[in-house]
Amino acid sequence: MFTQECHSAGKRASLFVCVSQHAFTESFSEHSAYAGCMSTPAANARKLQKERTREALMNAALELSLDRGFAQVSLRQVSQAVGVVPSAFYRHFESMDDLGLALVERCFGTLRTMIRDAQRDPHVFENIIDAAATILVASVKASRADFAFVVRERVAGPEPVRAAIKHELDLFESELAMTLVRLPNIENWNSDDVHMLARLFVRNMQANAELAANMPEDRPDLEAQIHDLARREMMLIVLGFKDWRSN
Amino acid sequence: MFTQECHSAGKRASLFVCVSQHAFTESFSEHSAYAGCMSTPAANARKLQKERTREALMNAALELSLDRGFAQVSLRQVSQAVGVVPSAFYRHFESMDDLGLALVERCFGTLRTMIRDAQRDPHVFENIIDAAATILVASVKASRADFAFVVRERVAGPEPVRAAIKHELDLFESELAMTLVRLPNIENWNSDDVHMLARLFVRNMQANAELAANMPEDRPDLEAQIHDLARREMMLIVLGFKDWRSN
DNA sequence: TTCTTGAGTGAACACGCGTTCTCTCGTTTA
DNA sequence: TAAACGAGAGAACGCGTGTTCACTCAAGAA
Repeated sequence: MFTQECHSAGKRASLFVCVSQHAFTESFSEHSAYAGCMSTPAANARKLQKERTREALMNAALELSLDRGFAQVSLRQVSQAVGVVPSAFYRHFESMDDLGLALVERCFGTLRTMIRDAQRDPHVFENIIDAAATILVASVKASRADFAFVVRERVAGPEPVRAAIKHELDLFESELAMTLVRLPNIENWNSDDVHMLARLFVRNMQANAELAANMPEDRPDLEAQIHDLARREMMLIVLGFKDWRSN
Repeated sequence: MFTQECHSAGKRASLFVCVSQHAFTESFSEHSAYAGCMSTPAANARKLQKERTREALMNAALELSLDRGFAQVSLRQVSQAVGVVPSAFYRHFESMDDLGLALVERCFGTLRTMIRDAQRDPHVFENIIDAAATILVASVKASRADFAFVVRERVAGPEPVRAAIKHELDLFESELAMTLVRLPNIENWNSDDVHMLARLFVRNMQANAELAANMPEDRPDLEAQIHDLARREMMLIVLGFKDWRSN
């Protein structure tokens, strides 16, 4: 009994070193953006390591839900993918729902950053529709797992996750409405119509993001096709602006 | 051992009568449309009863997936809801995926029937947009579980189910394109543009169907709101037709 | 240097799952 | 009337699940 305990302890330790390295690599290679710029400086190595494992769990869950959908992914699968024992999961999240909510927050964080960066670029406003289509395709390409997660779990996720995504999308829609209301032909539409318009745009961006996120990788032709499709859709909708009479 | 066998056999028989009645009721009360008009007359009582149980299994799966999503519903849950033992499930479907495919087929069957009925009504063409919005809301109200199933499992379902729904929606889109191309301002658009337009419409119908299907029941105000929203969206898109120049 | 902390371990648990098998017994057929 | 059929019963199986618990053993604090 005693020898067995010694043996298992030794095995445990060496295994831990192994899985820690695994966690590192995964975290940095796949989502270096997050790992590098956390809000806390995380002075001591202990907290830093914990943060890394947490990120690794989130990345593993994101990747696993790509083919199965988040609700199909189990706590044990996520833990195993990271190289950690199931009970260790609870050091980071209360439940899988909790992890899901963290993922929603992170995804919309990157989304918002992208949009803010785009708005800062003055070049964008020269041809707003073309720019929007370009940004859409490029953004999805850069974080396809995030976009795929949002469009999928918006309808398929556990109820708390669905609610969180709905809330974020509503916010996004309201922000867009505030931008739209300053466009030439729209400035004196009533607020109901502006919201309807914002909805129309958000909805079609969602649909095109879904298309782009589920597109096979490294297919510049399909990419261009989706870009063009999105552009033409927005053009058609915009054409109706000047003749719009609320009723 | 012998007595136990006798006892359990007796219990079994009485239980079976009970669950059969349960299956009947559920089948007829919730989906009388299907139970009443099957293609086969099913002359003998044996086949009729089998068909009833099959319908009951499908209805139970449809209802259970309303709050959890189809992929979360287990073979045992469906069987229990119908009042049948899990192994009996296999008399009707090879697997849950198989049942899912049957559901897709049934849902699009009713959908197509509705559309065909609508096209037969000459009154519809007087104001096509208003009619479309009305039909959309009414159809969803009449078969909300079916519509909810389609919009949810299109992205959340098992891969075979997703593929089947995608195929049906593509068919629907092509059919709509053939109708659209005969509209006044569109007749000389190129086919790429017409398909783009059909996509835009299908997509927004999906989104509005999703809205209507997830709406709380017996809320005529919300119903009217969705109707109005769908109408205005289509109006706006239609407004752009006459100015459209492909590029 | 010694004490405390806490991320991760590993065993155990109760449970629900899909699948299989043999059996029952009313219905259909010959 | 007797034999065949087949929908459903019920028990058993091996497996993956979430959750709990006492534990180890480096890192950080005193």
